[in-house]
Amino acid sequence: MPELPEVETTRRGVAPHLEGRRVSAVHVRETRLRQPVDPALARLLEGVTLQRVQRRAKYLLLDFGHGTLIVHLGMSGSLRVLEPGTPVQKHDHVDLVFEERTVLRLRDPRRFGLMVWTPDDPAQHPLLTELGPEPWDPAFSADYLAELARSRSGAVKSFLMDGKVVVGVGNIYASESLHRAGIHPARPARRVAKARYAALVDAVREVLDQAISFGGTTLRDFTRDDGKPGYFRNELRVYDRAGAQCLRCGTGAIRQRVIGQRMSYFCPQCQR
DNA sequence: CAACGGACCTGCCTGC
DNA sequence: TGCAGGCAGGTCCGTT
Repeated sequence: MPELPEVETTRRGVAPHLEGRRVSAVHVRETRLRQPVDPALARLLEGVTLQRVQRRAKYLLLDFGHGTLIVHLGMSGSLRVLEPGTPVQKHDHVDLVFEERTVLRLRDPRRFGLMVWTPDDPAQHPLLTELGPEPWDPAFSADYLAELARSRSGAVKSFLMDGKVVVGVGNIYASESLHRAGIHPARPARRVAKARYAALVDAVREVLDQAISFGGTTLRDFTRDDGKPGYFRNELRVYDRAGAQCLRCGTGAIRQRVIGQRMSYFCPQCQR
């Protein structure tokens, strides 16, 4: 489900309900996520006030002052803000109850997500230390990409989706960004000229900004914290549009092809 | 190092 | 209607 825009949408949705509120109870129903959930999470959190909800890459960071709860939504995870007493459904793995009146509920059918505690600076946690810059970080630049790409013979789409290169660009937004920049997704990263990397940097930021402003993309089951879908799906220009006319050049038909084990969408006319 | 295949899970859709 | 097969928005690990 979530790439960066969906995670950021979730963050903005839940933060106002939770920041400055004290945890009154924690319910862990299922510990078997990508990394085990600490069954004794309650001991760490009960009575403690959540200071801030932040985001790094696709991780949500719940800062409790004496430590941070690191949350990842994997492919199918979601966080919802609910009233206490809302019936628990299948795959509702963890509840954080705030002041007996707000429930933050983690649901994750495929269990590729995680929820782990760290008492230290989360930036130093092994999950986060290898991550590349945020897309809006000035360090994410044409110079940076061109330099890194010198040793990369693989497809530029896989390069762009590599979290060590830049964070937050998943399968949907990689296709969308490359389309806007006019770069063929299968082109070897080292064969992309610096000027075209400049266009790609702009395209990535533009696509992510727009997607966030639309509340993310709902393909099948992504819902925001309030249960509403994200509306960026209507703005997608290539993803899941195989056979349709290209909205950029008007002449090509969108094609689909597996690149780096992931389905990819592009216009063979205007992406080279 | 980088590239690649596979693994981890469940649900949903398609086609027979 | 039932069932097998394929596919899904993400990472991580082992091998080459």
